[in-house]
Amino acid sequence: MQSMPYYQQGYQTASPYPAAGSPATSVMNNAPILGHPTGLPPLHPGLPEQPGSSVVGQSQAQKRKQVKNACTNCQKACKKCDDARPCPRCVKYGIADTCVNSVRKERKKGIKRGPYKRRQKPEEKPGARKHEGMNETQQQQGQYAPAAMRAAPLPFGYPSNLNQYGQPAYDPYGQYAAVYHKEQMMQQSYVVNPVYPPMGYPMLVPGQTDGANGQQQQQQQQQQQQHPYQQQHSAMTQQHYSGIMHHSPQASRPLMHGDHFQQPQNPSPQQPAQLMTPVASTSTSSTTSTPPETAEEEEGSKFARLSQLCSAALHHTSEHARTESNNSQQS
DNA sequence: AATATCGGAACATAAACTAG
DNA sequence: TAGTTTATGTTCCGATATTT
Repeated sequence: MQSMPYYQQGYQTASPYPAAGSPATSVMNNAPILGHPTGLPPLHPGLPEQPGSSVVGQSQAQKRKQVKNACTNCQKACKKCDDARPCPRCVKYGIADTCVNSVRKERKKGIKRGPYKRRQKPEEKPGARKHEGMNETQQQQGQYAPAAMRAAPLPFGYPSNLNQYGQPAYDPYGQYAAVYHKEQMMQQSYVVNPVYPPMGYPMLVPGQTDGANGQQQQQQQQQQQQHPYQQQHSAMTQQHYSGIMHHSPQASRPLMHGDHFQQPQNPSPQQPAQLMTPVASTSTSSTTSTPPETAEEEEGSKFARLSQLCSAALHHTSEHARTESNNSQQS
């Protein structure tokens, strides 16, 4: 099913660049601009301040406004586009004839999320949660949010493609596309472990369930498969991106960000597709995806898993180096 | 100097979830 | 069912590379 650009309904042709001071429409628009989490300054310093925004904060830069649908040329170039067609950039470069709206992917449906956390009610005033000098993230990370809930729901031990409930989040690059149909949600038993090898990909064992047997297999496969880690990592990375190009059900979809990778499809014989086959996790910890009961337990189990992972990585790295030196001596 | 490339933060919003 | 929360997908900033 070819999805239609889902922004077209209600698509507004008004300029996406509001005049300085005009309120933007998003619910977030009155929220203060968050500094970059790493301390970088907020963006768009060149944009004028909102003249009437003194209440909200004079030092806040205006939010960056995006067009709802960039043209294919601007999208490919990662450059600013306009609602007009042809857009100014295409006109400037004389490619106005190819200035057409890109087609958007339809959002995944059926992703289960688990219960939402609700903020405490007592000091909550209607409408006071937002637009009151504290942006959403600050609120979530601040007084309202227990640390275990917000600050780092999935620290390093968790991959970006699992949500905090141990479910595989939708993989935007279609990594699972060959395995899971769009409407199929991965069942919990498929998720082996929230601890991952350094390549950061989830370890999936279709059909495998918990148990000592599974753990033994995990350990064996760990020994067999982790050894050529470096090659495997690069191979998986390459396949990860090549999957973008070749696993997509949309053969002629517009260029996406990942399309910058114009790598030839040249899988090495030493790096067959099996590498992408879900394998047992390197972790020896529990295979359950049930969230820990308490924050302390969660912390403790994370540390335990992390230390296991670190020692395993060190062990295999040193082993790998030994093997390499042996090989070089022999040759 | 102009243009192209591209990583990743910021943004927008659909969909899941919750409270009333 | 309206409002909230979250995850997903897109836009485009800004740094860097390449070309003219």
